[in-house]
Amino acid sequence: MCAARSLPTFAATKRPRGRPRKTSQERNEGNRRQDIVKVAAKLFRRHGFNGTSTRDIACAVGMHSGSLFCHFKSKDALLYEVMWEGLRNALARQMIVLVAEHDAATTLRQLIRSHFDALLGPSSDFMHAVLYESRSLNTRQHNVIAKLQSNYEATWTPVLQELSLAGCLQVEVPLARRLIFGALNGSVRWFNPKMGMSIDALTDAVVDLCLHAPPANRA
Amino acid sequence: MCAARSLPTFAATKRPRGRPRKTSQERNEGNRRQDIVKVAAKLFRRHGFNGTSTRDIACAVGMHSGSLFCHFKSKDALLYEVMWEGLRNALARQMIVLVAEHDAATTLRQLIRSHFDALLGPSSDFMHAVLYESRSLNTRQHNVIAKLQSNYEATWTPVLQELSLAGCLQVEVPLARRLIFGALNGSVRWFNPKMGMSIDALTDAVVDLCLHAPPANRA
DNA sequence: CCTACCGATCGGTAGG
DNA sequence: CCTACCGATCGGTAGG
Repeated sequence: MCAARSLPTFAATKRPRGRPRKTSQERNEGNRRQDIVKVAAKLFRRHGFNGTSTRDIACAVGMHSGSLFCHFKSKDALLYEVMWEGLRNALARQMIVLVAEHDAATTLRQLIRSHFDALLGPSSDFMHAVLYESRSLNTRQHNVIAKLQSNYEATWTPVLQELSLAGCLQVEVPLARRLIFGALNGSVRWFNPKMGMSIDALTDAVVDLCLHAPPANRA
Repeated sequence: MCAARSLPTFAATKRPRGRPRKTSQERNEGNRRQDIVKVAAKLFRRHGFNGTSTRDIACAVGMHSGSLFCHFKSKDALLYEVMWEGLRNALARQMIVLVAEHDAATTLRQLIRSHFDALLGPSSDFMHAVLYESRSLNTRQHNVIAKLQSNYEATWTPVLQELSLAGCLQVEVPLARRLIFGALNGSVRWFNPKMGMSIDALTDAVVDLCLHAPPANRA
């Protein structure tokens, strides 16, 4: 899959001052690890974890095949790191929403928006792994990831509960939560920024689709 | 993954009359092919297409590794057949709903119910492949499957359109359709018959979540 | 981080 | 449908 390396390997020298010219081939920094994780996430998304070889990943960051294992002790340790990065990002965004302490309807809207940001923004490839590759983790890794994800989703429950009591949600909360997450998560499979649809418009759509006007607001 | 074959291979003899004793090891019928497709669907679901070897499949139906290729010319031809079987089933169910010609709300309800039946019933493993393994098809196979799936989903549009005009759907139809399919398709990942939830209750939930009462019905 | 290599397993085939 | 096998590729390692 990876046929040619575009650049020969230079010994790492002190970089010249002005004009960093940050190409993906440079290797003088400790963020090399992050490069690998990011590239791996992209390849895992395109070809699946089992459809991506460690050689593919190494090649895409300009290394030779065995060198990956200087940074990660195994292929699934790399997957674990990809998923952890995705969840860390999503959890961080969620936390920002929660500390604001708005009313339930506003909070839900912002949780949805925040989730779309995680799914469709720069961390999209990482979230794709979170959604579709947990099968390839070993038991210990899987437990950690599952717990994080479970906590992430559990946060929505009291918010939905409040809306349910207000009469804005017509379905029992645990089921509504699953259905809503299904609708949201499905967007990684069809959303394309080039569609010209904003994440704000998407968020509005979900709110309009799922949330009913409270009885008091009727005629 | 497959360590032992439980039974030796018997030459195919005429089966005795009474008591068919239809074990999966018997090989006197032309439905052997269907056995393979069904077993492959199950394994593809559990381990993914790339995580399942042709040896795993052969072993699970009691064959030796090379013998699979007497029935399928390649591994992805087998995947194609799995997916085709899933879509054929779903399209057949959908057709039954459409010929009944009910009002839009009833039709949508039955389309949802029919889709859940395809996703969560006996063809569940096949539909899982349809949803998650199309990446592993070659271009020609992919085109056929994508077209079938596209037709299947397009059928929902006029029904949703009618409900939108009646004021029961608060989101533009193409987007609503994607979100609803997301909510529905997500169920393959969490639904378990042992939860004690019926497909009817699930269907009701989706309708209650997404469909609003028409303005005429309000107080 | 590279070179050179390991044993295991992969999809698939020839010949019966 | 089995036996026996092919070349290719896999994740990972030793030694520098």
